[in-house]
Amino acid sequence: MITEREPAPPTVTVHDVARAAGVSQSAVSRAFTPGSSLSADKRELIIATADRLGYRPNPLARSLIRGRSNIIGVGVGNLANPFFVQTLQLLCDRLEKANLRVMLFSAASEGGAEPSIAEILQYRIDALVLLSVGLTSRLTEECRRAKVPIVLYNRTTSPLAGAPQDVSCVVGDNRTGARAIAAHLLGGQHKRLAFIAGTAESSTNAQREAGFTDYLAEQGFAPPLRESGHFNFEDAMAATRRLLLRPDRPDAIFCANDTMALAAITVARHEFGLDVGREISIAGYDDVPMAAWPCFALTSYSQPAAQMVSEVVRLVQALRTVPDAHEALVCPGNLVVRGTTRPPRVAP
Amino acid sequence: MITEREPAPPTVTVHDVARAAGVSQSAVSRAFTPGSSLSADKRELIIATADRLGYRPNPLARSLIRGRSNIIGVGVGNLANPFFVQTLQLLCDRLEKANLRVMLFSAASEGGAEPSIAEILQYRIDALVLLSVGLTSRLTEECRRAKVPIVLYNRTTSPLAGAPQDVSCVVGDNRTGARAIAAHLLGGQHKRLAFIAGTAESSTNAQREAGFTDYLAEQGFAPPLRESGHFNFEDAMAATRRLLLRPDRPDAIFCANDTMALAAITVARHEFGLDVGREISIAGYDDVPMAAWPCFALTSYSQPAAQMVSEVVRLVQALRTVPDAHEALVCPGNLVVRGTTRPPRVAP
DNA sequence: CTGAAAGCGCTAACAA
DNA sequence: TTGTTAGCGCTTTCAG
Repeated sequence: MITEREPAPPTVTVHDVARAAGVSQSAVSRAFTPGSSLSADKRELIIATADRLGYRPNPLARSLIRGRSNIIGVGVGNLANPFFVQTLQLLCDRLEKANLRVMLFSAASEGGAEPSIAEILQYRIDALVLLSVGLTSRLTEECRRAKVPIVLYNRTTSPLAGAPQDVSCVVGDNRTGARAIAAHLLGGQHKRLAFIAGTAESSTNAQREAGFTDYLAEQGFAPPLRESGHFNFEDAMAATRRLLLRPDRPDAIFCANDTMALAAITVARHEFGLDVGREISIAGYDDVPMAAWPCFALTSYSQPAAQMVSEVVRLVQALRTVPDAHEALVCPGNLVVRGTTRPPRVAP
Repeated sequence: MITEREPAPPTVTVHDVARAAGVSQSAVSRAFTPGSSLSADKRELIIATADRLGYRPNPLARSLIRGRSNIIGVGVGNLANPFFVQTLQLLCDRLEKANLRVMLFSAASEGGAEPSIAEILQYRIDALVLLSVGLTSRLTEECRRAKVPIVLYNRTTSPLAGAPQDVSCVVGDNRTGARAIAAHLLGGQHKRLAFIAGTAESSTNAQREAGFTDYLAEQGFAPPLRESGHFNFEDAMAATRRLLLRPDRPDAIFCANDTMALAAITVARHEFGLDVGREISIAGYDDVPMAAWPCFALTSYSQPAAQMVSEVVRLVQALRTVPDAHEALVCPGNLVVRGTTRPPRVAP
């Protein structure tokens, strides 16, 4: 005898399954609730019946009563940076595997997430993950009231990342990375260094800048020249032009992310005719896929996106049961040397 | 007297507002339901009270009863192509503005969306938008049963896009675009043309290939050489190598998207030392932001992402009220000539 | 272990 | 125009 899908009503409910299996609705509910007590054979019967009828628990009803939805809110800022695209894709996959849904919203401008975030919170989301988005106090406050834990990705609350407060964060080791870049550039015998910064409010930028500048100071170098590229291609092109037009043109530029470094390469090469890697060194941060393309061969500091995403998912899961188990995680990366920076002079 | 937010209970419901405003719960509900009949002053009073109490309707409860959630399911395939990233960001913004939520899921491999899609459908989503994802018959069937309309982006159901069936689609004018590219390449006096294809099942690839090949045939040219790049960078690099190693090396390559064209440029230039734009012409499709970068200056056919997304949103809205108002929309683009293709010989 | 019953927060007839 | 009433589909005490 073949068990076929029966011609079910448009929407199958616990009732239908209960009747068909000759049990109570509660039994059906319990069959779909992992921890609940139900005899094995009954559970089996119910699952089979449900299956035959094409029943699936309605997550809306479930969320309504449980006060929790299995949905994770994910806010993205600017997806122009491939690093965040990669992260988003990883995050999406991993959350799906953890049986969590993703509710996506854009928060293009810093703090511009405000209007829709309140709406998202109403869905009783389990957590809010912010990619490349800053935190406003109003947002923090709203989340606190709604008891929705926040996980920042690639950002910290305060630039100086003190003890975990009531938001979590997962970041790369920006200071160490920037110091590694600085050391590498100094190894190439560069004398006039420059830094192209991201946005001012970004903790990530602050840390990368501090790491870079501090290392130079420790080695007895003057502070680098500084221009702002706001983490985007166009502004970084303009910033590079300003740097390269100076009488004291820098001989090495560290950009706070790869997108800006690619812009710097483009300008140096195509507008100033410079041989990047010989006449000038350029380094970025993130190690996006494009950095490895032969036409760029950008020296960069790689961020372990996969690992960082794993930590985010782990945190999200943990926060689901213990809402205040906040952590501040720092994931180490590694320097990837390619052709855009002059190799270190080997000691004789 | 200042109206302050009162120390509200953790979750404010219609009841609380009703009591505070001295009206019934239904009145409160109506105040938040646009079309319902309620006296203006009562509505005003209720809104004010709700506001003071910090009340917001619970979308979960609302969706449960209405059988519709204001959520749009969005499935993304491979985000390696910036065209889809751009689209996703636009889509996200526009849907937010239309007061619709986005539930994101990944469908990395063709037809790999299957497991989680059933789960998403349970949320009684208003529509399913598929970016760069093919449609399997099982998926179609499941959506039909759940009465969830499907909108395909940049894909059609059957490669030959007959009359609209029970899925909608919004696509670029691939045939025309590919013909324009072909005409442009022939104008540059190229004789041995090649095509680097995307994936076989993609209607987009089929249309671009057909447009290209047909035009060549019409002009009395032999069919182009053909290699598969599967729409991705690495495979396209390999495909380009195979083409350029042939004794009858092509003098012009049309790639089914920009990502592959960038790969082709990279290989031609860095592995074969070719002067792209003089010794060989390369053209892509989509006109992603990178195509305009000076280091590439890729000739491409621009797809109007913003307009296509607007159409998607319009369709989604229409389908919300009339679930079978399906359409098949074709948005025209335009040729963008840059440096990677030899300019047409001007008639003397 | 199991069923009955009471809601989660809201909407939508149905009367008034 | 308004309030009353009955659920949407599910979970979860509370008895048994």
